[in-house]
Amino acid sequence: MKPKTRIQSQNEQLILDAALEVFSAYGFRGATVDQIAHRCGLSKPNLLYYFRRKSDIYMAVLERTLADWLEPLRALDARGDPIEQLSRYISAKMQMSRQRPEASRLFANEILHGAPSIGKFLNGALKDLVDEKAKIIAAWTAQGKLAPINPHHLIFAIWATTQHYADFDAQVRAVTGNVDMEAAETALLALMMNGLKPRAKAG
Amino acid sequence: MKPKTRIQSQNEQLILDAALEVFSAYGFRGATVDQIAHRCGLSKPNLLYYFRRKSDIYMAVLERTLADWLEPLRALDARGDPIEQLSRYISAKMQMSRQRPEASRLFANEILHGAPSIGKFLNGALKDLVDEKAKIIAAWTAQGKLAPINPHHLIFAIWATTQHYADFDAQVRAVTGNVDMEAAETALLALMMNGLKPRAKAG
DNA sequence: TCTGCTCTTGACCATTTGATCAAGAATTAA
DNA sequence: TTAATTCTTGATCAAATGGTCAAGAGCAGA
Repeated sequence: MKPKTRIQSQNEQLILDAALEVFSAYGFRGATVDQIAHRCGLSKPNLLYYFRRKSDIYMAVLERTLADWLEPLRALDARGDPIEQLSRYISAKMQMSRQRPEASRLFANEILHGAPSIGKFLNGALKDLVDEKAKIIAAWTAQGKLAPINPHHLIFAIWATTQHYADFDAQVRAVTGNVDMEAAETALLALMMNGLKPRAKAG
Repeated sequence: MKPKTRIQSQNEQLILDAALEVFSAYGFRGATVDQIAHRCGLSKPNLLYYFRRKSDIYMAVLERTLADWLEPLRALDARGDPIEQLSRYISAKMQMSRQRPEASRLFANEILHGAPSIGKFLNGALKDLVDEKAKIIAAWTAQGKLAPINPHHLIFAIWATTQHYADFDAQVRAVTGNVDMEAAETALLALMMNGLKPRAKAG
């Protein structure tokens, strides 16, 4: 495999940045190659010189974003304090929603339509990671450090609530006016952490 | 306005049912008129005899579903017990996710792409309803019946967690195998209700 | 049964859009 | 400078798709 030329890597970056914007805004079918080309200042044939098919661009964008996506969960540490670890995780996910809402919407759209392109990833790397972290959470609960809760569903709840602010931004904005992400994070942390602290048991 | 004939109302029902399936699965751009027509056993021109434009079908499906969508929140009753009322609401939303996942996905897709067709509804009827119910929740908190939490963000958290099971079904399924919605509801209720019960304060 | 209205469809059209290609411009290495 | 390689694009194609239309089939009320 030949090494990439300067122009190659530069243009591929341009294309993937533009593609993330366009695909996350309109979905795979809704996005057009022309839109992406226009957004990054290349002609359509030129864009197709770097990625031969529309779906190649899409896959490349997805792949470039997947690693970042797993990172926060990966950081969940069995040796840390449960409440602090989970707080960190929620904060990290909220930061993602703030700083990379398009990435969140890209995945949301893909999964919403049945994950035709990343089904393998969900069944593989993602499932493995989630199972691993679920065990940690279960252990914490067993040690009485967390209120009893199904770990998988706790993880889903964290995904759902944090990504909501990116994925459903239009709705959040319509209902609350300008969104105060600080307040959102505070409310979420309070709800979850209050909900996860073990309560004193009778006996 | 002429009353609808038997055939008219019958076919409109067929069309809207099929359209919900197709639009929720592929989004507005991704869905084709042919697909919808084929799904309900009508020819494309015949379908367009009842709804002149693709967007007319889309709007009709959205509108037919909006009322149902608001119903559970509308039922939140200021006179009831806060914990019980919120539990009911969460259960009702979970039931929606179970029984009408396509409806959830239809809205999810619409909002994900910036709510181009229901922006008015979000800013109007939805915002009004949410503001009204937020006041009720705030009052409950003021009375010490609920842990303090920003009511709007609590409502978002409930939407996010419950609709997650419909909207991101592909992911949930990939990560957990066959989804146990009972377990999901139990976990959610435990987390939220534990999180919302007021804790004893110092002083 | 007859008449007017509703319903249905095959054929067709115009546009959009993913993709190709040949030819020329720019870049790189020698 | 030169030759090979990489990059760029106008023109073009084929398929998909939203939408139209005229003509005929079916239906309901008189």
